[in-house]
Amino acid sequence: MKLTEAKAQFISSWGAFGTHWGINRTMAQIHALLLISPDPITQDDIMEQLNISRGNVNMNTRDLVDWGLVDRVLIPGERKEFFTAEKDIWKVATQIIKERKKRELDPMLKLLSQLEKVEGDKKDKETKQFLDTVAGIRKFGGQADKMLDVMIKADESWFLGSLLKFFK
Amino acid sequence: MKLTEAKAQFISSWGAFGTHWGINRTMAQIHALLLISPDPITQDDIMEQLNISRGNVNMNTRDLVDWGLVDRVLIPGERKEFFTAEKDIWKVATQIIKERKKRELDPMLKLLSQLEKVEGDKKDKETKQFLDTVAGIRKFGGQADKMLDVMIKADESWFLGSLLKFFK
DNA sequence: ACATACTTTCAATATTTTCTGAAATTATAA
DNA sequence: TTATAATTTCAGAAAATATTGAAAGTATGT
Repeated sequence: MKLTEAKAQFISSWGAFGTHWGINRTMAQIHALLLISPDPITQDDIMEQLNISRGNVNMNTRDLVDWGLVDRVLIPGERKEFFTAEKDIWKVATQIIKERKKRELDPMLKLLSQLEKVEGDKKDKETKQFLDTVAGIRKFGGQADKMLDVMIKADESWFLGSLLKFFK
Repeated sequence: MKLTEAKAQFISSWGAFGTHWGINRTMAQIHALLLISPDPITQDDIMEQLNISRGNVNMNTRDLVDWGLVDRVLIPGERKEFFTAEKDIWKVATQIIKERKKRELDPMLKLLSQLEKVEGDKKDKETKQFLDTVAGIRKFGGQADKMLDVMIKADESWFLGSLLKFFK
């Protein structure tokens, strides 16, 4: 397989992959392109490589920057702004975990706590099942939350090393 | 908060939550409804509670069954078929992990292995970055894969207990 | 200040995804 | 077998999402 073909394949698959994770196709493709670009590239480069409009590139790069996955870089002597992605996959993963935790898990746990305050007789079958379900999810979510916090703070080698030993 | 209101809130939030995970809103809502229903319910019950069409219920319950999250139940003396969801959240989580691993992670790892075979000079900057990125993701994915396998096989109490001790 | 290069915004449009509902199919009972 | 009940399918409609492109906004150099 030629490099050009392999690149196209990687970008396309990474894009499809992203859609399963609530990330839009284009944003994932831009991320993929940046992951395999050794040097920072411009809006125009991205437009050209992925055949998408300027507006689209602009919006999605902004989102990637918001997610902390991509940085704007200023190159001395250049007017245009350049983009580059964090290449260390462990850092990419912890960054994504951190953001999703903040955006999704934390609010969900907060809501569940609210729902546990529902008024009603615990002898009633409907009420009981509701409370049991909510409590179960909250407990599980709470554990996941703690575990992810440790992961985020951990260092890759420590984490993988210890975890592998632990799981042997 | 009244039970009716709390239920509606839970179903609606679970639905929104699902969309961030590549699951469609209705499928997640049906799942939520089943999670808080103490007894099995029918297509018609779901149609009525969520205000959606028969076809929609049919398609999404089928998917939930395919995902192994919902079971069809036959109740003696009843013509209609009933649905019920696994209530143990640990089991729900492992089932989801199992399916997503099969549907997404495994194929991705397979593709990455292919891409590592790309022909080209490793001295070339473009080629090198491509190979490094692909190898990095593959390595990380491989570790995640192993870890998830252990989780899937593990028993909840063992898992949470040990993990908590480990992470203390 | 002016001209030029570059970036951002957003209304209109296109695409993708989801949902409906009625027809076709299958199952059950008499 | 026939009537009735229940389920499934799927083409078309509706809704949700993503994309374009041109105009407005900013920054930079002279």
